[in-house]
Amino acid sequence: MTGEHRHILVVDDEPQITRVLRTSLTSQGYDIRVANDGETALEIMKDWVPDLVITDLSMPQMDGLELCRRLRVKSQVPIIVLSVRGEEQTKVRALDAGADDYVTKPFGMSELLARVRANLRRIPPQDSPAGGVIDAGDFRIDLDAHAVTVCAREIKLTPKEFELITYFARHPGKVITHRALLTAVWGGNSTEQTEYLRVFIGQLRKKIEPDPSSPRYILTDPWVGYRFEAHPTSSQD
Amino acid sequence: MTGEHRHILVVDDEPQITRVLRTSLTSQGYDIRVANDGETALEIMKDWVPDLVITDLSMPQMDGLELCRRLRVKSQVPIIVLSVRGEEQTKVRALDAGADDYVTKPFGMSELLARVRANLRRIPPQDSPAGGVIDAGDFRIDLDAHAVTVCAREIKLTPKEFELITYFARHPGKVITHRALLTAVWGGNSTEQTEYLRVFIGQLRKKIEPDPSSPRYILTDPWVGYRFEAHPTSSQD
DNA sequence: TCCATCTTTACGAAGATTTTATGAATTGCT
DNA sequence: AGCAATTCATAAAATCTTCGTAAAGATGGA
Repeated sequence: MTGEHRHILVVDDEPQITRVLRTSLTSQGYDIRVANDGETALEIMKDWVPDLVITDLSMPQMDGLELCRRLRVKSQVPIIVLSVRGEEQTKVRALDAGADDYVTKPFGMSELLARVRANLRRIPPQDSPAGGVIDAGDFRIDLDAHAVTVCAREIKLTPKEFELITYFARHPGKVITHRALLTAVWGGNSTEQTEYLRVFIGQLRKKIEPDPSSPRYILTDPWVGYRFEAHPTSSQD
Repeated sequence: MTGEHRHILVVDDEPQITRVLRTSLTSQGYDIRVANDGETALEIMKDWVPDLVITDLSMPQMDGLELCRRLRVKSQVPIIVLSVRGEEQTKVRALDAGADDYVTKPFGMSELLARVRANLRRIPPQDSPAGGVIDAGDFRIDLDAHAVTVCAREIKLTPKEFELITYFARHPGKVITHRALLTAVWGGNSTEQTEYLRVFIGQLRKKIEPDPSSPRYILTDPWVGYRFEAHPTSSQD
């Protein structure tokens, strides 16, 4: 069904661990890369996007905690933290730093593999093959060039505005809840910050609406969310 | 001050556990419901869609494993399994049955809370695990779009009105007690405020009834509650 | 440093919920 | 039947939320 194998980045400075992880994960059909510390991990991820990250907690250069935080700024990739440290407070800190799971060493390999499966299972519904062009009514969004045109007029958008309009354009005509938008654009920690939405929707409207005070494209569904109408000039689907 | 609180369903047959979970989770601002077995859990979820499920593994009626499988058929709601059983094979089975996390009893409460946060963080942007459309006689309720039509005429409803009509439409033809309605729409703390019902039923009738003074859809059952008749066009059940 | 962007805060208008008041209808009692 | 007590329906006032907007602070990169 998939053809492509899932990519897993293993971050650990102990060769024993990385060796056995590489073997086991590879035998399960995953594509593995190994980094010895957080710095290297981030470096690798610049041109190799993993579907899941398994990281140790204590490492030279950049530890697992810091790696989690850095990753969460930009990415929602699932993170499993591996560590010898079993104290509750350590676990809590890792989980709150952005980790999705915490496994204490020594661990059983079949449990780890099951947790890997569980975490991969809920990876976002194919939202970001990271390429191509979305055509929706008056809108054309070039995901590679980060360029948006409305009725063939080029619009200059900031990154967040771009993510917002992209999410809208992928779900035209549907009511999108505040929470869904916040989760999609700001990540799962900001699901209550509806002020962001008010501000950014306002700015977006100023840029794309002919008359921002009576919107044509981004409609408000009071108490629920927003709805994007692409207003197809001639056709409909 | 924050809008909606997250809903968590706790499924366990040991009162000690459910009691402490209810206390801790409630104090963190979550909305809690408790079921003593899998059957009851599924029953509750017909009317009350949780954002996360915490379940024991061994229970009467339906165990946690079976509950995971049943849930995964329709829903992506995050599931955390709690169990005294620490064998690796048991964990693997639970995780592969659809659980997202597995915590061994006894557990530290702050770790559990952190895992709850981590799992909630990941809820897929596409809300509405139990979304879809309810069709009942003259009524059609689109749970995703939050849209209601009566005889193909679109009706604009406020959130509370919408929840009310949704609950009605899920239980057509049945007498629904005041308490059931209040619990479903206003939550478990407002089971005495029957004034809310009078006001909101009145408003609903004004919006959906051809002649609000002699209701056709929302009927009053004096001293008991209300009954919703969808006015089946041809059949009856 | 400057600049673009993101995050916070504040406030008024529109709209929703909660509370209160009043009258009609129903029941139980004498 | 007449009368209190209770419940239901309705309207309207009081209270609270949300939305849109502007603008001030914070952040980070060239």
